[in-house]
Amino acid sequence: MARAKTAKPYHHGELREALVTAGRKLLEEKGVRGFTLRECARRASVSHAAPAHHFASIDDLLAEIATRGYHELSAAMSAEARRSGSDAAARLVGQGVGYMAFAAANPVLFQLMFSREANRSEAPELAQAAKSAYHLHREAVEAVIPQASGDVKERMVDFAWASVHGFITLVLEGQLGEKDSSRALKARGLAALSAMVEAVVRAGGEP
Amino acid sequence: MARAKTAKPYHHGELREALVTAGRKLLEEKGVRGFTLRECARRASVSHAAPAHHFASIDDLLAEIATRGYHELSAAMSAEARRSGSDAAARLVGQGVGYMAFAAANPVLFQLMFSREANRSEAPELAQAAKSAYHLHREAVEAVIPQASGDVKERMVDFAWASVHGFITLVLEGQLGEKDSSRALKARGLAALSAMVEAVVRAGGEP
DNA sequence: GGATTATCTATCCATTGACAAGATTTAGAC
DNA sequence: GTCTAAATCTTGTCAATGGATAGATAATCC
Repeated sequence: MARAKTAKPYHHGELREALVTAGRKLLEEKGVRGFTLRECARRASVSHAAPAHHFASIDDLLAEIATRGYHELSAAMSAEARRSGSDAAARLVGQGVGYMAFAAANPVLFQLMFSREANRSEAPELAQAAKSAYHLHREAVEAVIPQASGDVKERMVDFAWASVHGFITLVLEGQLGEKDSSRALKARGLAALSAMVEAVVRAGGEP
Repeated sequence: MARAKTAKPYHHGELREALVTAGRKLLEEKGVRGFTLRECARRASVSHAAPAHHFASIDDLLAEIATRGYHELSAAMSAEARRSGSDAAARLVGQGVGYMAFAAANPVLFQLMFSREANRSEAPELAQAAKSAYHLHREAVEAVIPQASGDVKERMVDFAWASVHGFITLVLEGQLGEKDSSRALKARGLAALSAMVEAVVRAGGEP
């Protein structure tokens, strides 16, 4: 039956996408505790029971949102690394910048991704997406110290990620430089990145 | 009126304490989203409306729990630093160990403390408690590089905290070494701490 | 075209946070 | 000691939530 596109059809057509989009916005607005399935449904102009056909539970929707967050995070890291040229150290810094920029642009989503709330559904795609971001980082670190031992590499992968993740996490929560301008914070972030890369280079150069 | 202590009195007597204790346990069991005021009341053997007299809202209770978490975190940091002797670098490592140990022992509480959920009530005591843990850390870092410039000190305070916080955060979320034994993870944590302190010392020694 | 399947709506239920009003206890004024 | 005011707790209620079920509607496959 042909129906005017302006009239609201019985079937939404892209409800899954609409729910993810609405949910993500709601998440940034209200936080994890303020996140409700029914509000997502409302924003998608659909009955409150409709989401059940696309997501088994509210945790499923959160997991899906987190999974896409990891994909975007990976993309942001790769893009910024590509912009940083071919020098391995510069690329590692660039990837860190991409990481922090994504987190700053999506603070609540970022916290969700790295919180126990996202993993309650134990979705395999979520774990996979997280792993793939991890491997991006791992390769970038190893490229800086290709001659180092496996042990040193592993420790530096830990260390480098911890530095980047820790810094932006603390900033997002307001623990670091709450009174600083965003410009000053960015400088502090770059300083932390430099200190990290320097430490990695030094540790790798002394086998 | 004298009443046998075994009989349940109309007044609880220490309901506030009981709610905080029950809430903290519930938090570790069910996570932030599974945390409910009514379940706290049930565990304190009290009617569902009783908590309202001690906490204006559920966020208030969460803020109180987070505040106490910061106090315990500070205590754990101080205690471990004291056990580490007088050498500034060793004390910084020790404080980091205390930090990580607290987080590992109270994973959900730790995530609550460092999440936007805790700060929604904007309780001044919460901010104060967080600040005081921050100052412990700041002093420990500055003691390692007393001769460094203010700028370098500040950057190293950022960097050191980011390393410690980032590492334990990633471990708690299962992103780092999920298949490792707790013993192996502890070793990796110590390695990250060593790398951090080494970087701080080096940065401070080259003014 | 007809039947099967996917998608959405309409109801229903137990649970939640918050509020209101009443019961009980404690603490303070005298 | 007594009497009152305040603090504490209970019961009852409300709108909102997540989840489940049954039925309506549309799309797809044959």
